[in-house]
Amino acid sequence: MYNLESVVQRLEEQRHRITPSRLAVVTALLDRSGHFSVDDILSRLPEVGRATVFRTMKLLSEMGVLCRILLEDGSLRYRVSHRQDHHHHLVCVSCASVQALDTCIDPDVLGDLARSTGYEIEGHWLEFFGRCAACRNSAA
Amino acid sequence: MYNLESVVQRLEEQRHRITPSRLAVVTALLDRSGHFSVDDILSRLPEVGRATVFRTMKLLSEMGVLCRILLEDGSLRYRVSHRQDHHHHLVCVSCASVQALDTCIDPDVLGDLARSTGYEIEGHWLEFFGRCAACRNSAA
DNA sequence: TAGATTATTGATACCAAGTCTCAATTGGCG
DNA sequence: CGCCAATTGAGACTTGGTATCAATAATCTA
Repeated sequence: MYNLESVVQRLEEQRHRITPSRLAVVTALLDRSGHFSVDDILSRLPEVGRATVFRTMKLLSEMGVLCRILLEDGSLRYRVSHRQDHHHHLVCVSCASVQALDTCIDPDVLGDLARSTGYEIEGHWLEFFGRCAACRNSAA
Repeated sequence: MYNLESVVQRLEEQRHRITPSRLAVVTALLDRSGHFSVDDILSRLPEVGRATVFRTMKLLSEMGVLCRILLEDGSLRYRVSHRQDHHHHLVCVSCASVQALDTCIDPDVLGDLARSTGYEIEGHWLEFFGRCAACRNSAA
């Protein structure tokens, strides 16, 4: 989806500076499949400061290069975005595989909810958990 | 929904001991409307140890007396359950009001997802955010 | 009703995730 | 090249939560 050049280009377009730390973080991210924590990246980049890794991953999340993945226990992980539009994920509880999904809340359902509760609905979290085909086979 | 006696009864049924600390925590919880953090409770109960408040709230969550509420930023809050079965929430982003909802994922959608991804789907998070009628009026 | 047993407590240390501060550095523009 | 605002990184701090462990106390049973 993304490669180093395309991320650098997006950073430049948004007038962010290209620094060795940022390049190191982006390179480390692009190398990963599935989801990961900030600490996963941190431990691979001992030469980059802790705050900088957090700041860079926050920046990339805001730019849409990274998505946040919610786990069952409520903890957050990150992943390189596979699509730019609004979407949700199906996460394997056994390995860290993630599927990006088309599935979303039906707009009619949102309308009904707004009507019946009097709330103006602004957003939602929707994440699915399961066991991917590979993990089901290896466990059996 | 719950009162002190009914929670005590459930604790006894499950062979958990009734202690002054647990009574204090349950009393503090029942007094709250909307969602709250463990720390909200902690600061109201300086006489109860930090670990005990966490342990008690975890126990009550497992017993279904408390639900976990997920906020937009991914942080977790708690709330006294208004219903025992599987359900989701609509949370006001302005005040801490929470609505328990009937809305859930259509089983057909889950079936389609399982089929198209090869995952065995085990669970999901679904939480809605919005602005309640009262907050919309007062802001306007 | 007194023990004995076992769960519970709470002080405290620890961990994980993330933010804030601030002086030192440096990317990129002119 | 040189300026200067953006960025860095060390480290302190915050929040949410768990682990340890000796001391305590709720309940069971005789």
